[in-house]
Amino acid sequence: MSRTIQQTTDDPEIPCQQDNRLLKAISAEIRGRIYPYLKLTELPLGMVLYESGDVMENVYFPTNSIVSLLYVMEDGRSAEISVVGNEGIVGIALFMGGLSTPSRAIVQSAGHAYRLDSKQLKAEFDRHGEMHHLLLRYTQALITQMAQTAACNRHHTIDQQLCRWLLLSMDRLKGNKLDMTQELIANMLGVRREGVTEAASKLQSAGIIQYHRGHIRVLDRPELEHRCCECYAVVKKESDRLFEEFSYPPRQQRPYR
Amino acid sequence: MSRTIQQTTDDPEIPCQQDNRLLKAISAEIRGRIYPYLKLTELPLGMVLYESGDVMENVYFPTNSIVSLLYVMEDGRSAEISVVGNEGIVGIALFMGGLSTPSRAIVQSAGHAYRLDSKQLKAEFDRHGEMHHLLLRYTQALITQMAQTAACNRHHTIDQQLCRWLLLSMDRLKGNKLDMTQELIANMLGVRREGVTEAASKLQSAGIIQYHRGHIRVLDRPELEHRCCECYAVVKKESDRLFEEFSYPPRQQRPYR
DNA sequence: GTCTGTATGTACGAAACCGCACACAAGACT
DNA sequence: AGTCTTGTGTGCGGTTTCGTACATACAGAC
Repeated sequence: MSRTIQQTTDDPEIPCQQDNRLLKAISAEIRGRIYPYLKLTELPLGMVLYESGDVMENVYFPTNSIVSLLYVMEDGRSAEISVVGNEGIVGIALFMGGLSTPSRAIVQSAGHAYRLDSKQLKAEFDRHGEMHHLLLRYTQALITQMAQTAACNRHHTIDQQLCRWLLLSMDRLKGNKLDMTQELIANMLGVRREGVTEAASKLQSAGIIQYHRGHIRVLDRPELEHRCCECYAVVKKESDRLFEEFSYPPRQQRPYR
Repeated sequence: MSRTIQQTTDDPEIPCQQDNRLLKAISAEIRGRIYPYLKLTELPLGMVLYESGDVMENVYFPTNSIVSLLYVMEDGRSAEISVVGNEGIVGIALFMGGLSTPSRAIVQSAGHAYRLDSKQLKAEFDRHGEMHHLLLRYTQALITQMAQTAACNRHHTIDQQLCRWLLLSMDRLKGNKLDMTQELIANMLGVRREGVTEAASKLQSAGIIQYHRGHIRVLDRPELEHRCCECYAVVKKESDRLFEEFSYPPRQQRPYR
């Protein structure tokens, strides 16, 4: 489950810390303090990192995995609040002071993440330095994603939401493949499995995606973006804005406005 | 619009700082620093405190007013992300580091709020003392509300959501009256006005509420809670948990678990 | 090859909600 | 008093999604 950490690795399948964009963004000084405590951890599909109400003992920096923050209602129906991949951290409630969240964190796409003891993260956060700023800034981006999800749930069709969901997932993985059944996607979107089947069929027959028993491949990403609602672009822009600010070394000129 | 501030007031219509629960929760030391900069401000119905993307020059601590954080989509359709009343602050993006949010803050129920210059709040936040902790903790509660709203949008009927919305609003006002047209409620919930008319008619004919051209009165609150989905209770519990922690003087025993 | 569980496809009536159109009534304005 | 604006009530056809039931097809186990 855990291995000794490595700054870099020759095996492209084994991620290094810098594959997480938050870990990559911090300065050398903080890296020196944090990196020794990072434990590379395998996250199998469906693994629950936190259950609703759990006290968090670790936080996770995904590298090539994706974690969904899922809200589960009393009657068992669920809705995805946000997605966390290599651009983020799972466990923000830790430093926000609540200790626990009323949502479940579940591995949506298997891979690896760097695990960090809550105390270590809290200690670094409480130094009120760069990490503090970075984490708050990330939380802000996460809030944007949640707000957009709420609005998207209200106003957009399953077809559009599936496109959004696929794009958000693809952004967090390398390559154009994703292992995910329609049943699980339906849980994330909070809709029936049949609804996803229908939406995915349309995309497949239009040649935009290709799927087969839990394996999805995106063939025509531009068209996927075209069929998507605005929600994807807003979330992505906010996420990019975060890392623009934290790029090292600081750029003199920003390539995009 | 602004008046000289008063620690207390004899006129029950003019709120004092302590009518905002965040301002009430902070210690005497911080009060000394903050209170002189607070400006009592009138918030008329429909006033926009921030437009999407605005840089925030002030933050607001509502007393007897309610502010909605509303997400407005490209096509003009909208959805309420969260509500802020005397339990909170409008403008969290300021200290979260994003400077702006992609949502609109609009006065949903007219009243007063204490306005504070962004620089002053940021300065106090950056002392990393009690205010810092309190604001982050509040943000966590707000995140919970947003997550719950997202899930509620997905799974619950207009009838249930109207109950939730009424309860959340009533909690933030004294009395059992609310001035609000069905049209505006529809904007908040992101549904048609007719849908609200129908849901409100049911409540009225059941004797739970009484309304008349923009004036709503809650007659049977227990029944309102009974018809509501779980979402209200979750949000309220999280909000209460925040102030339990910050009650002064600290209690030896907590009356509720 | 057969079996079995899992993933996906299809169908159909019901419910919720939408968009629209219009009626009506209470205040506000002149 | 008459007119206009605003807030609410109602009806109807259309769309989306739901709930449910069942069929099909693939993959791995034996």
